Amino acid sequence: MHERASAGQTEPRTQSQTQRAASELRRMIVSNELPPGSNYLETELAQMLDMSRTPVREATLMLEAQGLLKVRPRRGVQILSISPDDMEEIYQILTELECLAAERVAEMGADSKTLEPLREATQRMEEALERDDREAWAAADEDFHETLVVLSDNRRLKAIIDTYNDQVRRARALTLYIRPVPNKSNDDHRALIQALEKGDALLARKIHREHRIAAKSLMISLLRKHGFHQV
Amino acid sequence: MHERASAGQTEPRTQSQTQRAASELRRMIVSNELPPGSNYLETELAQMLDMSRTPVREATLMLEAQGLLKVRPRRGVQILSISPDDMEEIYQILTELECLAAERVAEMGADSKTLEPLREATQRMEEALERDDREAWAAADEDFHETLVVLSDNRRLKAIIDTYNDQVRRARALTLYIRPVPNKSNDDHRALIQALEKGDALLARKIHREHRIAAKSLMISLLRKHGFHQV
DNA sequence: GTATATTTTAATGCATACATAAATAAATGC
DNA sequence: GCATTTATTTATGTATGCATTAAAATATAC
Repeated sequence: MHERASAGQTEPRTQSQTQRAASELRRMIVSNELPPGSNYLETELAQMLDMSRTPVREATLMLEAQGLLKVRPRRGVQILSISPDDMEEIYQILTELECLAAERVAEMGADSKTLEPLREATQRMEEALERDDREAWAAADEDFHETLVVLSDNRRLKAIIDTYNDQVRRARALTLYIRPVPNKSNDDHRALIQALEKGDALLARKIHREHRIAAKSLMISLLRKHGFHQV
Repeated sequence: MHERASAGQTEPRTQSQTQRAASELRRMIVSNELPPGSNYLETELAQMLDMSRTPVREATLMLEAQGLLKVRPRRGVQILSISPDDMEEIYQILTELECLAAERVAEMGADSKTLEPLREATQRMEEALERDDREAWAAADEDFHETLVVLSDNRRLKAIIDTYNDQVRRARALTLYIRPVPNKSNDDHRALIQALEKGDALLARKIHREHRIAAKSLMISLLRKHGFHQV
């Protein structure tokens, strides 16, 4: 997830309107409440959020920097949609950066206890699959990937990956129920954990790379097959 | 470089104060005019740029998203400094992403003409080295790396790499004259071009990875050796 | 002299006002 | 009826005002 709030040390205990606007708008965008392609005037958003235009403007500038929307001179802000080509771009980047994370975790010789959250997430994925609960599976899968990146101990890496995950969240939600049962993913995760335990950085990278490339191909072919040209 | 200005299609022909503030501040930060660690009140920056606080505020939020400064509740904005550990984080990311770029260029089977700008930049690097002109060498080197990323045809990849290059630009300028003569870099570039021509993605990745890892090690050891704990 | 409480100062966060210019509508010419 | 010009509307970009509250300064207690 995106937790811009708890980054530093001297946080103002009461979050500013700008922060609230940013997190509310982000939530509404990734949850499809503000659908891709739709347009909003600053005044409209200000009314929706019950604040003045100033913090709304500031928030939209931040979200524009994160690639979620585009501020267009006199036409309001437009919620950006994602095409299969965009997905390709984003998944290339995510693949690469998560592989870096996997490599780093293996290299730093994480002990068995450190890797426990990964095992736990994988366990939840398996249980969710048995119940045929795809939402729970997706949540656990996301936890796994997030934990992997957190363990790699590179704040900037985490920030980039969070940003781009936000951009593809809608598309993932869309394919969740039309994709085949993700048995392979769970196996991949187990294999990765083993490689991490052995400290085999090359193997970890290889396993995760294949895992992510498969996910990318599946996602893009699903979007194409179902005619989702813009999500 | 960072050319946020000419991104889209419907640009307002006269750039806004906010844009001007953002590009001016970015320039002043990467050129060390606003040195790392220094603090400025919104009012001061507004006076420096001869505009009101509003566009300055908006610009600082954008630059904060790009990791160049930190807006601190009542203490003004602080120009962020980079420690060797930060350099490690950033170079890890840049290494990974530039290797992706190299791989992609090789995969897409770029013809000899497409690769010409790379050859041209390498040529300029060599000529600069013979004249012992380090500034020119660095500029050509940067062109090479930028061209590689542009050729990979992934806008988001370009944007991330630009952002993080901005963060390390000061540090690179600082080590330019204390580093050994960069003969090896030129050879690496020639070797990479060959791999790209052959369409050998794995080799391109390998060569560029080693090139970047060497650059990282050199940079960090130079910073440490010369006691630059914060740049 | 140090620590705590109180007062003062001032920087920010936000709302609002307004000029500018884009977009739309109306008017005019043909 | 269509094209071009003019007038009108309106969303934004920017400046400004003000309340809030953190920080600094001062005063008080010990």
